[in-house]
Amino acid sequence: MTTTARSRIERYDPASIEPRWQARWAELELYEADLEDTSRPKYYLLTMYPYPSGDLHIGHWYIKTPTDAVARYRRMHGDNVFYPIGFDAFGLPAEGAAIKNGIHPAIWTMQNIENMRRQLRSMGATFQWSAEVVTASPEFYRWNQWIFLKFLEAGLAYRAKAPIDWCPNDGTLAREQVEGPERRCWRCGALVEKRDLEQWFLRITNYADELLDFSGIDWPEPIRIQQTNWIGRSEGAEIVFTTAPDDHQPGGDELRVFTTRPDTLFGATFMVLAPEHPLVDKLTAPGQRATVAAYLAQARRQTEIERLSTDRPKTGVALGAEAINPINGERIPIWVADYVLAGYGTGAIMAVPAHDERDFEFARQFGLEIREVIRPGDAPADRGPLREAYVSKAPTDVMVNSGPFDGLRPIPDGFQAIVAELERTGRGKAAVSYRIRDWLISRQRYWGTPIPVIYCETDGIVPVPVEDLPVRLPEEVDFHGSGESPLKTDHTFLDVTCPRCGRPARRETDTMDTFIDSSWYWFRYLSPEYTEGPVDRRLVDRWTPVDQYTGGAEHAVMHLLYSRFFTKALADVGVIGQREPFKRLFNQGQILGADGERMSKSRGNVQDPDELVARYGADTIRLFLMFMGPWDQGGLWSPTGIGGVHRFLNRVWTLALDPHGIEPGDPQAGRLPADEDVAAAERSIRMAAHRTLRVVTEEYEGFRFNTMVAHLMELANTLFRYRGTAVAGGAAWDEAIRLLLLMLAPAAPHITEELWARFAAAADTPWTSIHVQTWPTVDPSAIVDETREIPVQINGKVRDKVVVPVGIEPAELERLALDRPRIRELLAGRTPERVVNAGGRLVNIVVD
RNA sequence: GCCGAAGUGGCGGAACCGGCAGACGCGGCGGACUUAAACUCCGCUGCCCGCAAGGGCGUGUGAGUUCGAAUCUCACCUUCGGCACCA
Repeated sequence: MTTTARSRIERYDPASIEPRWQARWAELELYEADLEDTSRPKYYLLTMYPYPSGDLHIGHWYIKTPTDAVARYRRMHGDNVFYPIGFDAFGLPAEGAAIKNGIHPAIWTMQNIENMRRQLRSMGATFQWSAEVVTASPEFYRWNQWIFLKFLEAGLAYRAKAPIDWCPNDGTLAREQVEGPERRCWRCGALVEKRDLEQWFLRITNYADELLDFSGIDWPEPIRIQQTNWIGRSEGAEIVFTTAPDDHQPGGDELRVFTTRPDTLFGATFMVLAPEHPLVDKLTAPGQRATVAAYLAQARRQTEIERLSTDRPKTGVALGAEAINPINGERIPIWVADYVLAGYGTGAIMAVPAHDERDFEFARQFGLEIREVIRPGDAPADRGPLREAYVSKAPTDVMVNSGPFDGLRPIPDGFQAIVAELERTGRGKAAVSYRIRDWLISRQRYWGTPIPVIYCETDGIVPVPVEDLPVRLPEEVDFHGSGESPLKTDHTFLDVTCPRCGRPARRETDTMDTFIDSSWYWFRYLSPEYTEGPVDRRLVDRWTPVDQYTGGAEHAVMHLLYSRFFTKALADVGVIGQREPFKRLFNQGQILGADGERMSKSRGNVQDPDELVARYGADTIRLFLMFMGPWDQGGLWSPTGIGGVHRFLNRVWTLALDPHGIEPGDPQAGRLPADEDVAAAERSIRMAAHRTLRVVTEEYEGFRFNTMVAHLMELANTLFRYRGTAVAGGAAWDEAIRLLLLMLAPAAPHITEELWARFAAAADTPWTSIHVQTWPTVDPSAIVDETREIPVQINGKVRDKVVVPVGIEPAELERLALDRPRIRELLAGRTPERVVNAGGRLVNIVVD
């Protein structure tokens, strides 16, 4: 700041600008939506609420900054924008801190929340703090309990014993929380075991088909595909085999199987039961008892420890019993093997080794018959034994070795014919099976919503009466370091009287999965203090579904699926009227540390935003995060390049406050371009500004923030070339600066507000915030061009360019192109075979 | 193995309804300003050949469609994300 040219203006100093405006905005309640105002279009903008982990880093800014820009952008379009925030405050890390450091989870959590609020404010974010929701507060979680009781009453919540996923550190997990081939816990990474336990479930499977229907919501295709795969709908048939009588049992038991290929029924040469199948014991022949028992024990161990990979050799043992195939009365052996899963279908399969890879491998392993029943149309009649299972489905396939069904096309004709025959004899029917299972929601943890039920010796499971809600977490608790939930030993909590019979009873000590909280929190934002129910139905009907939701794709089959389920279930119990939560979803990418790993304190790869704010100011950070690349892509964190963005804001500052300054380093400074007079220069400036407005508007709409920033930089660069010239400070110049500030305002709210205020002061007009201005409109007359530069190609290579009037006749354009000296020279007298005139955008001359 | 996304300069990336590849920024080189440095400003910067004019090559690889392909089609390679024997 030592040059005379720039010493006239004050330096751009974010530290003196930003806190002042943040305070002013809060004071004016500039960003409070009026939920009762129906005169303007409503716009519910939601960003996934953060977990207050204490690991605050630049990733939080990356997630929230563009959403905040959208909120501001929509407001400038006159929308009534509701943009709330809250905290996903229950969860394990708080409990971990309690066990490790002896700090109460509530204290730890509230401290982190306080720090996070401060940081979110320093971002200049326009959250509506009056709507804030903290899920760990009884005012919120009592409604989790209320909803749970509703679900219980409607049969959507139930308690059952089931083989469940068990993490040695975190206890039970939902199936969605088990990751990878090694089956590790999503939180702590420990190997997950299987256990048979009584647990609480929500009946998400009731909604499997409805959850497959995405019509009416605009979600990214990858998420829809992931959810569809997770739900895993398969159409097939349920077929009833029966056990054959033998020396040790009378037979006649039904063995139901699910198959997607009923057309291969004649190829079933054995059956396989899952180790957990209830008939295993009954069907085991005395001579096999020891072998089977040993196998079951081993299979159990196998599932409890690491299941290394799916390509380990298949194992199994024969039970010494047989089943009868309902289509042809054939007797086939029954085996037990752990490649059949208890939890899918019926836990039993008909094995068709010729047409299923797993059955094929198993048959090979144990020397079982492999009978081909589907033959490709082009296969020779006698081609010897199959070398691998034939699983493809070609239209030319035919059925063989299938009695009366021989010669049929398997799909769909054979499929339907066999199902029809089974239905006629009552031995089977068309059926659908799903991969998705009910949502296991109980956790053996302290820091979560207590499940509001009581166990009574006489009355069994008794719901806590609604008027007794909330069931509060006891505050005085001892985390005695064992890792076990203190609720299990806290008698002030445990000991209750049964609401039905009044006798001593015991309270449920399990708490809810924290994904319950996030499955409906956005409804609560609309009326965080409402006491008549979880939501104010009137506001919910008016304001939801959420118009735009933004958050990470890692929640594809957890939060984003649970939320859809919850919305449908809440509708079915009469709490709300809609069936989809989020109309439009955008998945932003993730910012990773420089080492390519997720940012966390323990890895030491976090970038602290406070540090950057102190150095560059919030506006620079906001802009830089948007400029880094496409928002849905994420990337590795690197501060390289942040200086470029900061320089840009400095240039905006200079342009706005010192239009007549001259840069001593620029030999052309103060002079118009050689080919422009004042009028032409003003036309250039207007054209640049309005063209930028056109494209920047589209980019905000399309969430293409990186190119939006680039285009604003381009405009600033253009204006800089005219700084200090005869047009600087003129009408066209002032208009361009005004447009630049308005376009930049959603992304860099402080500097634009400051400059806007200074303009108002200089013009002696009353101040109104730039953020309540109306988004400008493009002046079509400013962006029409009189001439256009057209590339001229020879055989697809650009060889010359010709400047022509806009709207030139194609024939005239071609004539001009062919007449260019350079083109004539390169053609060297050759006559063009053809001349392509691509809609007046380009000329391509084809020779030879 | 299956499903999904993506491969473009030294780097982040732009263009992708087929039509000037590399916008914008970083980094690098050169220059102006300065006693000097920093800051700021200006210019150049895909690779190769050439003093230059200019030419050749170039969007993961290989084919194809087309007057014309980063963009469309097919096959393959690599990276990242998801799933994990789902009958």
